[in-house]
Amino acid sequence: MKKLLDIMTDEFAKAFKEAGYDEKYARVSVSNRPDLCEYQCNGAMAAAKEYKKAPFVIAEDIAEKIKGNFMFKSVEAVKPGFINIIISEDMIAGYIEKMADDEKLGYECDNQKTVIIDYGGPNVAKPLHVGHLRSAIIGESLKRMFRFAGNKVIGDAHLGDWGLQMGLIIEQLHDNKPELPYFDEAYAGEYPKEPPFTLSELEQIYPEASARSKTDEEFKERAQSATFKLQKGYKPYRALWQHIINISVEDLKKNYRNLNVEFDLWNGESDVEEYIDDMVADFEKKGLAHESQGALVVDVKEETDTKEIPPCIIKKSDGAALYATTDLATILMRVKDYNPDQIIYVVDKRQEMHFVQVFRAAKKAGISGNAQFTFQGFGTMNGKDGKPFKTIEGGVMRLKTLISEINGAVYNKIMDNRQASEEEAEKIAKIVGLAAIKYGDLSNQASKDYVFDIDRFTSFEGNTGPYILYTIVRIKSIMEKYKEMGKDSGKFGGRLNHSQGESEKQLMIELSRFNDMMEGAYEEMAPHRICAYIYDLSNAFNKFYHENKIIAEENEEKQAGYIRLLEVTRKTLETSIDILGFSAPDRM
RNA sequence: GUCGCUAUAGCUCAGCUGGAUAGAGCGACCGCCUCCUAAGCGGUAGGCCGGAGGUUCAAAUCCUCUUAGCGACGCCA
Repeated sequence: MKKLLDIMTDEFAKAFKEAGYDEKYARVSVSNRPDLCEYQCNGAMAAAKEYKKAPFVIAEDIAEKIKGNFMFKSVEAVKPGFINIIISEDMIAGYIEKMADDEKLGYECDNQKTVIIDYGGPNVAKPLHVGHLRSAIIGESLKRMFRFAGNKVIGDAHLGDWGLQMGLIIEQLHDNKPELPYFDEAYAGEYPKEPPFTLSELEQIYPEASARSKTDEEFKERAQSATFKLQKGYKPYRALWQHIINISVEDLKKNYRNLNVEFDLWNGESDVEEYIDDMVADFEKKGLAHESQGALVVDVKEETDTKEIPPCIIKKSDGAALYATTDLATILMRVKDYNPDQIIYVVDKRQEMHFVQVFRAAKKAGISGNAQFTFQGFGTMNGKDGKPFKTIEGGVMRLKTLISEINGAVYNKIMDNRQASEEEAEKIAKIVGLAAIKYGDLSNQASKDYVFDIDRFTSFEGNTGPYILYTIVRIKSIMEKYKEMGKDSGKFGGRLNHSQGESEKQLMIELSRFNDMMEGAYEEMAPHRICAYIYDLSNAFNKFYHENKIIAEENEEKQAGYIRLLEVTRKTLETSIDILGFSAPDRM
C-alpha cells in the first residue's frame, strides 16, 4: 500500500507542476510543529532560489492550486514559505480502513533474498551471560524484520564448540574422573550412552579449568594437546565431546527459548572442520596466501584504505586453524548449502576489523558466491557507572540471574497492583520481564554502547516495554468488555469514524505512519525505530483513551468506530512487538 | 602513533534525506482514580546540541580544525 506521505507528495507534485515549478520540491513530511499543522511541505523555500521568487509567493501558488482537494482539510502558506497542511478526516479514516484490511498493515515489500543471520554465538559448556544478550536480542529482531519484509531468512547460532575451551574441559574432567573409559587408551569397547556428568557439573568444570589454565602452564599445554587430538578425530575425545555438546545445546536451546529466540541452525565451528584443509590448500593454490612470520596469511589491504589493514591469518605458525579460518570455512559451507544473497553478522562491534579481513579474504578466494556481507556491530552493555556491565562483586552476570531479578520485580508489581494467583502472576511476570529487557535494549541504537540499569528497567514507567504492553492490555480489556456486552463492531461494516475527535484523529495519523516507519527500520536495520514508533503510538492511544469513554459511548455506530480503531491499534502494536521479539499478555 | 566511534536537560536517550519555538522518559514540583487496569493522563521547572570556524535564505544535522571519552590496530575469540 502506498505510503500516506507519498500519496500527499504526489498531489503536491501535480500542484507544483501545474504552477510551473519542478515537482522535486513537492515532498510532504510530518509536521514538526504539531501546534500549527499535521503535515508540511517546505519545497517552496528550496524552489525560491531556482525561480528567483519569494518563497511565500511560491507557497501561495501551491496552496491555491491544491485548494479543494478532498484529501486536505486545509492547506495554508505561511511566513517565510512553509505550506502547512491539515489532512481531511475522510482521507485519514479511509487510509486506516485500508490499512486495517491489509495483512501487513500496508507495508509493501517484495524482497526475495535468502539471508543468513549469524547471531547468538554461545559457547558450549559455558553458561550464557549478559554478554550474549545483545546479539540474541538484536539478531532475533533483525531476523523477524527481514522475514516480515518478505525475505527467506535463516538464523544460525554459530556455536562455539571447537576451541581450546573443549580441551580445557576434557583435561579437567580427566583429573576429576580419571576412571572414565575415555581416558583409558586401552579401552576398546563402546563408550557409554549416558553422559559422565550433569549440566551443573559441566558448568562448574569450565570456570575451574579456565582459571587453572591461567596459572598452571603444564595444564594449559595438556589442554592444547587435547584440543588438537579432538580436532584430529581422536575417538574417545570425540565421544566425550559429543556428550558435552548434547547436554550443553539442550540447555542453551531452553535458555534461548525463554528469551523468545529461535535459531534455524545450530551449526558450530566443528561443522566446518571438514572444509578447512581443502580451503586452505585452495588459498595456496590460487596464490592468495603466503607464509609470513611462520603463519599463513592472506593480504587483504586495498588502495582506498585509510588505515593499515593487517593480513588475514588463516593458519597459525603451529599449523592450527583459528577464528578467521573457521569463519571463512563457514562462509564456504553456507554458500554451498544455501547460496545466500546476504549474510549478516550480529556481533560485538569491536570485532569489525576481523570481519573486514574475513570478508575480503572470502571475496578474493571467490568463496563468497552471491553473498553480500553485512557487519552489524553492536555496542557494549554498560552498568550504571558507564563501564561494562558487572555484578556487584565484579563478576560476569549470568543471564539467568539477570532474568530472574527482572522477573521478580515484575512479579511484585503485579501482586501489588491487583489480586492474581501466584501462577498467573509468575506467567505474566515472565512475559513482561522479557519485554522490559528487550525493549530496554532495542530502544537504543544497536551500534552504540548503552547503560543497562536494572533499577530503571524494573520501574516500568514511561518509555519502557511494560508501558507498551500495558497499552495493549488496556485495548484487549476494552474489546473483551465490548464483546461481553454482546456487541459486534462488524455490524457497521468495520468502518472508522469519519468525523473524529482530536485525539482520535491523532491516533489515526500515528497509525498511518506504520508502513513508512517499517520501511525505514528495515532499510537501516534499526529496531530502535520500531520502538520509537510504538512508543508514540501508545502515547497517542493513551491520550485517546483518557479523553473518550468507549464502553459508555451511547451512539452505537460511533462506538463501533472506536472499537474498530482499537483493533487496528492493537494489531499494529502486536505486529510491531512481535518483530521486536516479545509479546503481550491478556492481563497484567 | 594511525584509524574509527561517541559527545544533545541533573540522569538515560530520541531527533528521519538541513527547515519554524531542539523532544521523550526518569528524577524534582503541582494537579487528575464514585468513570473501560493510575504500570495511566495533564501541567511547571530544567539545554551556548563538547568548543571554534565555514557552506546555506535556513545547521544539533553538511565540511574543516580542535578538546575529551571509548574502541580497533598479526598468530585470542
